[in-house]
Amino acid sequence: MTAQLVRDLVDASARYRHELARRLGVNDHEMQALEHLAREAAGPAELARLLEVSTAASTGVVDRLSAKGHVARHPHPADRRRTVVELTDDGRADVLTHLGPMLGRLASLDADLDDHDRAVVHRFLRGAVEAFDEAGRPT
Amino acid sequence: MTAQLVRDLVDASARYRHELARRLGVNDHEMQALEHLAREAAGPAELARLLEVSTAASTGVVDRLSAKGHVARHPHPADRRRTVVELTDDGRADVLTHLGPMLGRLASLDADLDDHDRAVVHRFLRGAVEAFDEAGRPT
DNA sequence: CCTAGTAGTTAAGTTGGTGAAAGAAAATCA
DNA sequence: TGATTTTCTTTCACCAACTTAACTACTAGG
Repeated sequence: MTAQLVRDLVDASARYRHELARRLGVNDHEMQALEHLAREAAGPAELARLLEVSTAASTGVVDRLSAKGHVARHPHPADRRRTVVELTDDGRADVLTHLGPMLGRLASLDADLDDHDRAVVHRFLRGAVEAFDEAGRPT
Repeated sequence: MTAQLVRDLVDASARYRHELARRLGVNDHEMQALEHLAREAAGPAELARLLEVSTAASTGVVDRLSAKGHVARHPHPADRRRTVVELTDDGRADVLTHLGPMLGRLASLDADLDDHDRAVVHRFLRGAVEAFDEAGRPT
């Protein structure tokens, strides 16, 4: 039961990402990158690890997002090998506009919890992340 | 905070699926299909909706899983347009072997909850699914 | 300081996706 | 009932986006 709900959540989030990607005119990987970049800038290598694709593929992701004006490449201040990929102002506005309704709903769900229940939910979510990570740990 | 944990869970599940797919020698879509078929049989059209790809693509998914011996096509008993795709015995054994450790961890997480806390977690998960679905509802 | 490792890109080749078209069966409806 | 529309599956031609390998540039750790 609980496991099924976790599965449902994962499926729902995938459908949601796909729909958002469609609205923004990007593909699923590009959308996932945009979601991450809305929280913090990252280089192609870091995006590659996040998306679980090669760095060659993530270079392509950044190329396409950049061509569409959603992101821009900047030099890394301290490491001259690196490139910092950041949302442009337009890109940030687009992403936050589309992400907002979902974040709002999650926030109101969170606001309905009292302190005890919030702790229970957090503990569960952290445990579930650990369950996936441990079970998926390369043997 | 809570929203970030939900995001973390979604990311962890994607990493997990990718790792399992690697172990079974299939790609992510094929793995997702196998996970679904472990719960219930489905036709190519249903799998296409689940994976959010065209039915042409899901025909390919079934072709490849079938060629590897993980699934088999059967005629639908009541609808002669349809094909029922089912795990083979070997396929089921493979999938359950690999899925087991994660399900076990989730089950023990669930077992640690008392009735009140379990209800809280279930309500939260259902709410989160609804948040994604509502926010992603085609306008 | 030199070796090993990391970041990013390009190139060539492969995988797996799409859209369109088609055939067959089921569902809807006048 | 018969006509029309919808659904299910598959095939085909095409192409988007991935992979691996190679290479440059730079950093970090004995």
